[in-house]
Amino acid sequence: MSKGNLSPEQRRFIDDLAGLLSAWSMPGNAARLYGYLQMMNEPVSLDDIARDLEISKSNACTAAKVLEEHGNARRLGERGTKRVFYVAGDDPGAPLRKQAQTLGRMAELITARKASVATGAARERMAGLAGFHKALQNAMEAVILPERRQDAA
Amino acid sequence: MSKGNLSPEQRRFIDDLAGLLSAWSMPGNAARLYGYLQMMNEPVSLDDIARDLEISKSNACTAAKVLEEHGNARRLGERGTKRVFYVAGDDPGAPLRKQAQTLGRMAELITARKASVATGAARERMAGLAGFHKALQNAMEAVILPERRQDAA
DNA sequence: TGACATATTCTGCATATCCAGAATATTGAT
DNA sequence: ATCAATATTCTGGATATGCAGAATATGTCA
Repeated sequence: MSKGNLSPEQRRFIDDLAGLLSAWSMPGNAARLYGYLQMMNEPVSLDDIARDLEISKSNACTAAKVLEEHGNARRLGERGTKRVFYVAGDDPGAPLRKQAQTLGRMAELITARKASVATGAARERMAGLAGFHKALQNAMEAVILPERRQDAA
Repeated sequence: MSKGNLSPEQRRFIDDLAGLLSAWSMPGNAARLYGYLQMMNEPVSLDDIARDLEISKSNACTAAKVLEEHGNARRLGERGTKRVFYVAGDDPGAPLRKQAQTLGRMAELITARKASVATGAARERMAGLAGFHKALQNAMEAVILPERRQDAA
């Protein structure tokens, strides 16, 4: 049953997880593929994806590329065959690195220019805002960067 | 110059910050209003916004509502006048509460159902994933919830 | 080289989003 | 009650996104 059609529970799980992932505005097909990969024990081909998720193969390809791009999935190049396989990414923090980096850039931007665009209380508010962004970046990176799995609290 | 037209530096800052905010897929007008509010020392009216940001008043209204909805801006109701004023929100973490909450829900969803949708290594990967989400939620909330400004690191 | 399997790109379409300006509603003053 | 000022909602259009299926490209084996 690892590769055949999915069970109702599996389908429900995939859809529910995709619903939550939409909060990150991840496309529907990519979100469902994300949940699918998480529950698979072996690498899956585009045909597996298309069949189990009931989407066209071209969209399976596109969704897989999206996840690969974001670091949510890894592609296994094959020798001796053209078939590509995908597995869940081993570093769940990878997709968030860019966001953390953006936080840092916002902090820098605000810090660097606050004196030339604001005065008085606004300038102080902006200093606080930059500090907040920096603190959030640091907090996220403490969880994201290590690359080792974390234990739940 | 607190209310008149903006200086070139201010315009540039607003646009640069809005560019970064697009990473959170915030609409352009709302993102620019966000930067505008941060640099203002006094509450601004919709007319101020429309004039300084060079957008229609209806969109100024919409953008303000978006920010208010997300907790990025606060509206000041007036007595004796119909005019509404907006100021930058005093809690920069407010917009991220929902995301942190979603992280928690993902952790719960995965924990609750992993046993019914996956076996073996996949089940363990999902346990690790849930732990990661929970850890990230905790890290974010440590910065977000306190409501006091943070100092930069 | 030829035939086949597979991945990828292309095209069209349906949908959602965002914006501007017009139209409408709501509030305060006279 | 009426008017003036303001906020809000309503239309339309332009743009972007995501999807399916067809068409194309690429690699593998005989």
